[in-house]
Amino acid sequence: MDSSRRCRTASTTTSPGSPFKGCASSSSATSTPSRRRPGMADIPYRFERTRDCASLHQEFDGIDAGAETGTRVSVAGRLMLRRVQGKLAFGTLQDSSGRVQLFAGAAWTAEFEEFGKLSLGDWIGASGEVVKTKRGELSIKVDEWVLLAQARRQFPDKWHGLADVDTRYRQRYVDLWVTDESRRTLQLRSRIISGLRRWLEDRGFVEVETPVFHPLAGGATAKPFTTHHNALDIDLYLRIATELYLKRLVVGGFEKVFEIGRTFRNEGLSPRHNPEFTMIEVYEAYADYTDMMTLTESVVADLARDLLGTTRLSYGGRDLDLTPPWRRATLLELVEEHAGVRVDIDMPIDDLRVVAKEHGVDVQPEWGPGKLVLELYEKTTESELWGPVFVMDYPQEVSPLARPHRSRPGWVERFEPIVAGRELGNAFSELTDPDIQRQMFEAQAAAKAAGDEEAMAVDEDYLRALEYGLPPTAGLGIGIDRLVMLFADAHHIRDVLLFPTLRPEQ
RNA sequence: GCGCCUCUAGCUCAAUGGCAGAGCAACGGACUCUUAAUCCGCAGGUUCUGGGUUCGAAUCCCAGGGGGCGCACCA
Repeated sequence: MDSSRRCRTASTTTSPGSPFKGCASSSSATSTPSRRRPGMADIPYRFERTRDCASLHQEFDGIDAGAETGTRVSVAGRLMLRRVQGKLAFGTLQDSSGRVQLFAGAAWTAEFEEFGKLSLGDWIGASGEVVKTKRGELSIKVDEWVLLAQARRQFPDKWHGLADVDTRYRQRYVDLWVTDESRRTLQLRSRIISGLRRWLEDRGFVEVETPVFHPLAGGATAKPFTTHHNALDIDLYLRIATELYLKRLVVGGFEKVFEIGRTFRNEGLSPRHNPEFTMIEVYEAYADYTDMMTLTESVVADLARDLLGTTRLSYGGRDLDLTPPWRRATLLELVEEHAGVRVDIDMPIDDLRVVAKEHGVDVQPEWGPGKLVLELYEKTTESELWGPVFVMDYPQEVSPLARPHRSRPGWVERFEPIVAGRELGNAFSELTDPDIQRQMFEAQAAAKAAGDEEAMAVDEDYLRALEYGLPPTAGLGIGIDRLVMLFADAHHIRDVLLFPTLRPEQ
């Protein structure tokens, strides 16, 4: 970088109580003020800003062009644009709330020369009167200002911004400044999570934090990450779900409980998958899966109304109406609709195999009827669904933690909400019977022994908890990242993650 | 993992086998109401890396690396 960047700190004429109190002087005796490069010693330790950009627009956008308000404010942020014009200079300051124009002039701005030499990306604090220029742009008529951080690296092209998505993900700290969409999406993510939390707390749900390190990776079928604890000399798994600990808490008397947490699965990356992702799991005692359907459609619709102002969205150019109630249909009904075949798990398994094969399923000999039906659904139906729709009732064979259906033997009370063509989550009436749970775990353990890396192990402590008594309970898991994608009309999970998982540089 | 595409200045992009260029940013200068300000000037390169073909390679070939998209596994 150049060595001629000049000192641009505010003058020593600041009055007590001004935001510039404590700022170093640019005119110290030992240096040539106009050529001295600002060192960190010149950077103040604090800057008292009185307003953000958005609040200024909110209050003053109505004033006339050329008006002066007599109101003096202090703002801070990054200089994103700069237009120097002899004895006048205009700058565009951006903070987390928006942008406002800075209006400097040799006649009224301290260190005017240096102001005009600021680089794009420099952080500054500035004070002055709120005015509107002759051309009608709301501005701060800057009398004092101070450099808060120098952008030693050049900011991207002010018009084109960052086009290389890899750079955008790797250098999110730059992307967030120059790509409005990134900033909007990631701010929306924060509001979604905060909104979810508030929605549940308003209804008596209690947020908890359960361990990330699990001695057994349970609660879902997925490949875990493994790590090692030295002092205990044991291998631990990063959690693939929070489910089993949350249900232990229901046993412990947390009747309405939820956790918003990072979850880890050692699987491939794709537009919809990141190895670490965020799930919310919700458990409610005395409730069943129909209650969870109502909860799901309510919370999603309420959030959409609050954050987007409507429940009628557009995703990828296609309409999506989240207004409750959402359609509820069984998995078999939907398979019949989309594949045109009527199947069930009690039909002769050879017939089922034939039907599955006819629809392009790569049938494995060890699959039971439940797995065959599920594969048939995934192959023929799931991708055709747009939703929102609750796909209800799954085969027990593929649902080891769900409670058997109250009237359909071999099935469980489980649903997946499909929204915009993708699974948003998974929910069931929870399996409360420790004997059935043990059988389900043992079947899983057998599959694991046979080489299925994603199968579960027998969790004796969880069984012990069930033996103390789990009341009727409904549980729900929602992929937060996918919910954000939906609301933000984002089509890659990386667009809703601040720092997505990437291969390390070099 | 497999297939296809891609990588050139800080950023956005040209140059399609024949002297590596433009705009923006940076740097020097002009300019008292700009809005991606404008104008003049100046500087900026291991063309991802390594090999090969060729009189000559950013360009063609091979290998490797980064990235994108699709398929497969999955939330």
